[in-house]
Amino acid sequence: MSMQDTASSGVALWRLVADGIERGIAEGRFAAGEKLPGEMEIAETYRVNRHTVRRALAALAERGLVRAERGSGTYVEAQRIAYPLRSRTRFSEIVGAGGREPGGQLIDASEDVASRELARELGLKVGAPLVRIESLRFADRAPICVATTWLSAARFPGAGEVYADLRSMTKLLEHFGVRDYRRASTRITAGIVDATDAARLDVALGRPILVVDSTDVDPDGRPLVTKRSRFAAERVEFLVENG
Amino acid sequence: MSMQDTASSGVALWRLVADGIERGIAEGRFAAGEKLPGEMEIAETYRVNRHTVRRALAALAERGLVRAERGSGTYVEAQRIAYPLRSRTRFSEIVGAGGREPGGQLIDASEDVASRELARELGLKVGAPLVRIESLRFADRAPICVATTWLSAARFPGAGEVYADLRSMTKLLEHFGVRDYRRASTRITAGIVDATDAARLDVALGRPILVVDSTDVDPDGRPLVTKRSRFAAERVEFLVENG
DNA sequence: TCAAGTTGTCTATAGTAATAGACAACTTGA
DNA sequence: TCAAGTTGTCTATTACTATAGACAACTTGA
Repeated sequence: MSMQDTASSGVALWRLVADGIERGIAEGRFAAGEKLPGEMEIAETYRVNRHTVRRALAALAERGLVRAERGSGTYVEAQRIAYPLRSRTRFSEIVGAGGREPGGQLIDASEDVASRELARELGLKVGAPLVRIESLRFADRAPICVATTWLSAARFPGAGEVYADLRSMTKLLEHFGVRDYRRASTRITAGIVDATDAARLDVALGRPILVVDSTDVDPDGRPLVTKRSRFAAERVEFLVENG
Repeated sequence: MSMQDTASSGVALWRLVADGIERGIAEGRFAAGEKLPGEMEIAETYRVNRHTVRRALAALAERGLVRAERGSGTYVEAQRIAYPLRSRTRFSEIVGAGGREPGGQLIDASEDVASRELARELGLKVGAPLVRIESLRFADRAPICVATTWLSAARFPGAGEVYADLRSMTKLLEHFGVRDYRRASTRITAGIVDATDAARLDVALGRPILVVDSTDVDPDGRPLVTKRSRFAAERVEFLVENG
């Protein structure tokens, strides 16, 4: 493993070391409460200067993943929520089941128009008026997911205000006469958080996120709502349940 | 969106611009064959110097995601494979179904010992001898997935040689008398590629990957094999099938 | 108590990144 | 054909990153 490849990647060495250490934590090599190897040892492992390691550890400490104790060492903190992938996933149940306090916040409700992709998902024409709802979800006050939801403005007039009032997508759909719906598609990929989401999720720029695109349909298969969720990968892992 | 936050993230500005452009491509804002906005326009959008944009585009061009034409503009190339999440996912079917040519390669088979995490997954003691198999999967000769598979060396003696011969996990398990098995768990998260995997997957350092941890068990629920797969997020998206 | 090990802080240098400006070389459409 | 727009290349300056060295301040265990 050579650390000299970074010139072509646009990622600072200290950042790569920080990511590597975090990976070690994520992979269970270092459990919560355990001590990391010393700075000199890490420097040797990654073939970098000790100061570079210090810079990396400072970044991790700032994010609360580790805690340095002068003279003693650097200790690990942090844990991830297991988030099951189901047709209908109740956020509060899942987070609550892990002994954490779920929370939510409406960021913004606004008008939008259907891009080609959204038009396709919602079975509308490009340019059709949409309602766009931005929301944020917490576990123990730590943000874990930002979601952008789109509905047809024609089918769901004033949906933004309704959602602001009801604070639930299921209830919003009920308000408009939808009694039953199901998840038609879910697509998962990974990306790098953008600056807006980084601020909302309280993660550093450059961090990985899980991106989930989903569309819900009525019993006849007609699209109702499409959503793009961005999960902080350092706080959430998805569970595929087999049955 | 402020680009001046990067001092604390260890990611070069040009890199953030490159990631942002790639995100636009991934989100369908720019389809294959379409022209991106010009360098000056992108510079204004991201509030950076035009040279920074040029550096970002150069990186994307080097990876084959875009192609610059002097005097004309910069054009988009690339596409992602939809990879369905099933209990038993046949790689060659999936890749082949997308009209791509599947391929595979055994990187290495070696001996390992069970870490705490692996011991837990395989129902073994920490330190138990394991067989470790590293493999790489291609679509149209582009690497899309690196997988590390672990089996009990006691249960599956010489499994590395057997796999090198048979080139199939199903056949390897049959060789050892396993006629039926199922996926007990699958966990998905996202991460940043490490240098070894970056080289294997032919992606730049700092890029996002989808990380899939899975364990297969026999009909009685006893663990047979556990695997960690790393997918290049720029080439693969997961599909959750409902039904 | 003291040596060894560990983190914390300071100074200094060389290389890369970001910005700025300018001009060349090309494409596109009127 | 020519103007406008676009990418390509060059020079220059400032700020950040990576490394190096050194010493301070603390912890830990013999």
